[in-house]
Amino acid sequence: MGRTARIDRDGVIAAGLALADAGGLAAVTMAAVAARLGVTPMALYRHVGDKADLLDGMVEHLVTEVPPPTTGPWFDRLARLAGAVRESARRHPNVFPLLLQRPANTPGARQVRDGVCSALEEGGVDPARSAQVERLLSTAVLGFAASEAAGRFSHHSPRQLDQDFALLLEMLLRFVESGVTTVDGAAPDPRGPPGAPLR
Amino acid sequence: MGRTARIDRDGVIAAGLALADAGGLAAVTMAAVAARLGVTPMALYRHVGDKADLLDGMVEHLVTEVPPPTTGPWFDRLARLAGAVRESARRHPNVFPLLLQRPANTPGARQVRDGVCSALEEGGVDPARSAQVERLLSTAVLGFAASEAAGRFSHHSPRQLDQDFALLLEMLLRFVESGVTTVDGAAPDPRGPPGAPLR
DNA sequence: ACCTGAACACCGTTCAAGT
DNA sequence: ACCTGAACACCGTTCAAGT
Repeated sequence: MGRTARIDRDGVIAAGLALADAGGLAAVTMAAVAARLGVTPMALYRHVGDKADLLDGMVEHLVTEVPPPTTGPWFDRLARLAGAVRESARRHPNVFPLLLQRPANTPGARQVRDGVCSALEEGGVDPARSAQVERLLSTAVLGFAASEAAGRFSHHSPRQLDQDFALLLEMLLRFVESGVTTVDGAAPDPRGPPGAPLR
Repeated sequence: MGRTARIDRDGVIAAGLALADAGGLAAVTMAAVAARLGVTPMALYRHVGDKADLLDGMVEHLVTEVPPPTTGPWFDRLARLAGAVRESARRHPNVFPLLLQRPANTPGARQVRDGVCSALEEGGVDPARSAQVERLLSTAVLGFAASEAAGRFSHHSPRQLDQDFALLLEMLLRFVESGVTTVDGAAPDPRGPPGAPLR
């Protein structure tokens, strides 16, 4: 008879995210999510499959929250993207670490990856190797953001972590510009960045 | 009256590790750990505090399983340590990702960190900045190993991941040798590694 | 000192039932 | 089509009791 649904998948995921942000992953209970939506726990199963599916949806939400920049110089785009990733980790410190534990071939992840790859190729990276470089760079950035969010560096000052992040970006820039991954003999400007220094 | 204990903390942690390796973190149940030791669940609480403490112990076990090398050229030591970290991740793929989610100031973590720092200083890194460089390098290596262990790159071949890891090490080496973090004017051999190329 | 048995509040998930 | 109520097997943890 087409009763109008009172909740939908996005709402369930948003409720789970809000609970995780406020009280950690342990607070994400089918019962708690349902209560937040004013519904019984079993009502969730029509929209979410099971709890693992709910967590997957929450992680994917994080990924799609970080759209890759499309304007500006190639490394500027990468630096802004990395910064946005870091901010997402700060917004959702309890969920973010799950990002490193799931296959990196979801739709949202692919979109980010493509943005990184085209920036890298603009920076002179051999298109045949840009995917490999992308894995390296994104793993380093995700690893840092996850560590920071989860409190692995909680005994360091925010200012120190900002410096660490800047140094990380500098390492990545130098690596790309070193020409290790460019096509033979086509390494553009293998010494030093063309723009202003990072720090 | 000093009854001789039938189990101890190390045994509980080892049992938890074995269960996690075989069936994932979800298989690490107080009941399952106890059953594996031939004891009731409540017997564990004398040795382990609670379940979070058990997981902490399991993670710390992983760290102490990777002793930093003390012989050989500085970068060779770092490369072997990174390889050992990667192997630890492969041995305990379900527990390893937790390593990035816990404060990096446990005894075992400190020992590894000190080994990395002295290698870096031998490589010319300013002692005042070696701790910062260590955070960057270890985060990149842990992030890669955790990603690989958790299956984030499961759609890539083992051979591809070996190449990724080699490229990661090359990036780290180039960064240290670039002289960004050496004391002013004391950058030793800022161009190219002294030994054979990595790949 | 070390382990057990019984009990508690909670968890994810199922199934059949309601509208 | 969407939600509910009752039920099930399991979870971590407590407390008092046993030896």
